Amino acid sequence: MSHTYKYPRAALTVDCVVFGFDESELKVLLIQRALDPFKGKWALPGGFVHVNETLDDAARRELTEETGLKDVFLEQLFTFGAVNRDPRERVLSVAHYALVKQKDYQAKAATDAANAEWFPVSMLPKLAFDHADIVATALTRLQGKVRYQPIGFELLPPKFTLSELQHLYEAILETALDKRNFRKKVQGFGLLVPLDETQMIGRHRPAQLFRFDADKYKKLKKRGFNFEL
Amino acid sequence: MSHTYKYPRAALTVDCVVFGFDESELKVLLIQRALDPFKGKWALPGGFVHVNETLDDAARRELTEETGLKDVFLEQLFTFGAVNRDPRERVLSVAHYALVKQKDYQAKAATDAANAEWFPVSMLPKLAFDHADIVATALTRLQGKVRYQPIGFELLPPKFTLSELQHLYEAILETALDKRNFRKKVQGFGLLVPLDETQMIGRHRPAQLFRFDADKYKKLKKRGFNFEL
DNA sequence: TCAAAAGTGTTCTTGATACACCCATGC
DNA sequence: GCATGGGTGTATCAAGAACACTTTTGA
Repeated sequence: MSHTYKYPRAALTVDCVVFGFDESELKVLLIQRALDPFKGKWALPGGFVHVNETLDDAARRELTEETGLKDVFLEQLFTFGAVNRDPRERVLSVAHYALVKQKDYQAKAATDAANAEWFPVSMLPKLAFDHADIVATALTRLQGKVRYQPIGFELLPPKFTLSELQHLYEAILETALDKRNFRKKVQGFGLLVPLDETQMIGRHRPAQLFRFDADKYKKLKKRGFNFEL
Repeated sequence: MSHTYKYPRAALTVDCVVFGFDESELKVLLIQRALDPFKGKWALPGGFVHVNETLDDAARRELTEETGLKDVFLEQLFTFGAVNRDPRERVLSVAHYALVKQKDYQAKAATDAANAEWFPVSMLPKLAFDHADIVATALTRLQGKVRYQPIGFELLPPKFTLSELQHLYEAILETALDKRNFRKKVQGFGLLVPLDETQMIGRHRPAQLFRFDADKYKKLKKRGFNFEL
């Protein structure tokens, strides 16, 4: 079965910049293309949008198919529409970015995503299409958004230490932060709940674990509260 | 001539939320639809993207065709892809927003845009499709962006008074601002150049005219300067 | 002389920055 | 006992908020 239109139409894809954080490095999940064009090259997970699914649905479906990821934080980023961005024909890409907890991902990785791999943002390989532009745009967006929205927690496990949180912000913003000032500020929001557990790794004092109180944040946000790092 | 594809394809449009400012009110430019669906209803200027033009080009072309506007500040906003947003078939809209100096527009309005009209953002008529959502998204973006980028000047004539600038910010942000603090702050950036002219309207003291020094801003921005209101 | 908007400084409060030492643990 | 990261408080400085009166013009 085929489909005929009066005027030529662009093809429509979604692509996802998946960010992860591990051991004080911000990473991006890439897949190795199995088909031409750019066969063998690294690229963002993504693919064609079905005519009866939303952009968000398409992005999530492609993520699951290509990387095994489900139920992640996902947001639309920008639509890339340069005329020759795909050598075959006119193809638009509605780019998204996702934030995932790397540990959640480990389990799925083994089964679903044989050819997916994490790369540090500072050491990306050459990417297919205009995907390098897309990653750059996503990084800029992440750097901007992490300062006034508590989305960083999407990159951390549910229980985390203040040092982990600080290292995350330092990795994203590419700056060093003062330990005491950082702790004062993030604890000042009253959104970090200390748990009855500590994390004991390495031969030094164990660290207090916290969780982010998402419910409390939602309530505060409704009353005009502004998270600002 | 017709075009055939293996899988069905969504149609692709651009729509523009054109903001203007006049007499202390923020306005949006709407056109009255000449054709079904939603014939006679007010809607955003916009239309189908040609297969060989960029999204930006398409948005500018449609703006010129439907409203006579040219050379305006224009930025991509968000891509709206709900499956049933157009009753005819699947149609995506890559929404943009534009900022125009209303006086620039007056001249063209007479000739080109018989059925275009400005509406205060607070008193919009019912809009076609999901255009009300698009306007709401654009307004939120404008409110966010105006605080850390000097885009407000795009809505003012080249020569303006500090009161006009303040009223603009008050209209966009929907808050009252303190006159002395506002002046102190905007003049503190050193980006407003006082002119040898004053504006004399009404029976009261004439106001100093300023222009925005865009060149200086560009240079400062490169050195990491941050405009922040 | 009155109405109407333009213009102008200081005080107070708040948040940002800078900075150094003791603590708990494993080896 | 020593190396390692965890944890804590204060003093200074800069920016934001609050606030009222004089000036210039046209009618």
